[in-house]
Amino acid sequence: MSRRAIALIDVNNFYVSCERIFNPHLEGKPVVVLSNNDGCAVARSNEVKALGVKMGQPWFQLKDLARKHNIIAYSSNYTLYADMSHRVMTILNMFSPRQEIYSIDECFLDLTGFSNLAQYGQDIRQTIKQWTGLPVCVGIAATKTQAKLSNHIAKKFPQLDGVCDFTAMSAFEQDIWYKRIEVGEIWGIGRRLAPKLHQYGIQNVYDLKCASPIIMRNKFSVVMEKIIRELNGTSCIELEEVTPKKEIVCSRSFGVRVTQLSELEEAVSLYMRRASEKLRRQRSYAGAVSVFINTSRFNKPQENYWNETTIPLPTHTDSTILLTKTALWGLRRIYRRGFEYQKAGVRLSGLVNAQTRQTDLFGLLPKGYTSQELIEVVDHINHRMGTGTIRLTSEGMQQGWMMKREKISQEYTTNWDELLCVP
DNA sequence: TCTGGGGTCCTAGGACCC
DNA sequence: TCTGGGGTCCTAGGACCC
Repeated sequence: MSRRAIALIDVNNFYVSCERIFNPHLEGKPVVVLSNNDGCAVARSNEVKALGVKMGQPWFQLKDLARKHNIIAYSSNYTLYADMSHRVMTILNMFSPRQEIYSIDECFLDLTGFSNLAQYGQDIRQTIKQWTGLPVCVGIAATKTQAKLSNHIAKKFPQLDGVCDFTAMSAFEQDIWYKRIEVGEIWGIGRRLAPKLHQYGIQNVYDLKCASPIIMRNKFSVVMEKIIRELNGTSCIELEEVTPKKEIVCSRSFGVRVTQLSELEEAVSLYMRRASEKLRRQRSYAGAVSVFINTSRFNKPQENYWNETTIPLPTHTDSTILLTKTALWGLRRIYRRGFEYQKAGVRLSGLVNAQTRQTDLFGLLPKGYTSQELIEVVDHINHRMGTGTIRLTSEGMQQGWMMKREKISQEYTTNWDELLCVP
């Protein structure tokens, strides 16, 4: 049996690269994409990284730097990014029978049994570049943790031409790389664990690879043990091809501070419609509804209020009407007058599929709220005519609390009215 | 003035059961 | 003065990821 080979493919600076495809003059210039509400930098071009801008840095702190270096900022255009992601994943699916889509811009492919892997990695890169215009890097190794690491190396060391293949290296050669990389770069080692590892004298990847998995499991957790074993080439994290979500969250910060219950009700209604659309798309039913509201965590302590409530449902459901009614009931329970709310959200949990779902044996749910025909018709119309064409009036009409997106680009690939025009 | 959103996994501790 | 033990389930909180 041939040794396992896992590839991790990841789009470089994904959101920025999407914007550059349709705006080639952005090439070579410092570009950032901002989070919702134009709050923080969530994607940075290499030029911006070179200026020292950190991931998640608030945009208002960057205004001076941006003026000085002509940094170009965009609001997040998730419609565009989701469509480009779908194209990339569809292409990557052609390169292996087993694919795990790990995030909007990353996927694992099982290349076990394939030969000439470094060249195969180059083929992947060139195909994605030619068919979508997006630049990707490829890391190949025996385990997922190693593949993440080799992808990181492919990105950081240009002489590798975007592909790093650990499977073609001796253990000695791998260790040379491991000694050059900070332990905090490892998948699963974050900002809390890295300093703790430093206390044990573990500075780079090689140090952790040589640590005892048993001792480290006792000092940390089973997660740490798996990381160490994976670094040594023993696979502990499986490739997961289809994974329905175990919970679905929809939340947003508001464009302005909100004080009125009626406005929170509108927002919660909208978020619940979004969440229940996602729920039905993965063909699940929710067992519980949570709703949460909070003020800004940067407020003075006495002006701060945070609360969340979870309401179990009498029986699993995917009905927008019932889920929204439940969420609004919960919202009224946790709402307190006199606070300036910055954010609200909903969470669907206890998700089951149609096979494991318990049906409404005692007729606890009002029929009008859960009519399958009604739900299907509404979804169908919204799919054809655009999301929100049919919605509950509780979402409101003004929506003055809606988030800010002042620098958004066009929906180049999903909206006939916003296609790219070439003069 | 302005500070994102959506997920997963693990552990500890409490409630409850026999 | 003595005051079990072991199991499951649930939740909150912490850590991580992109």
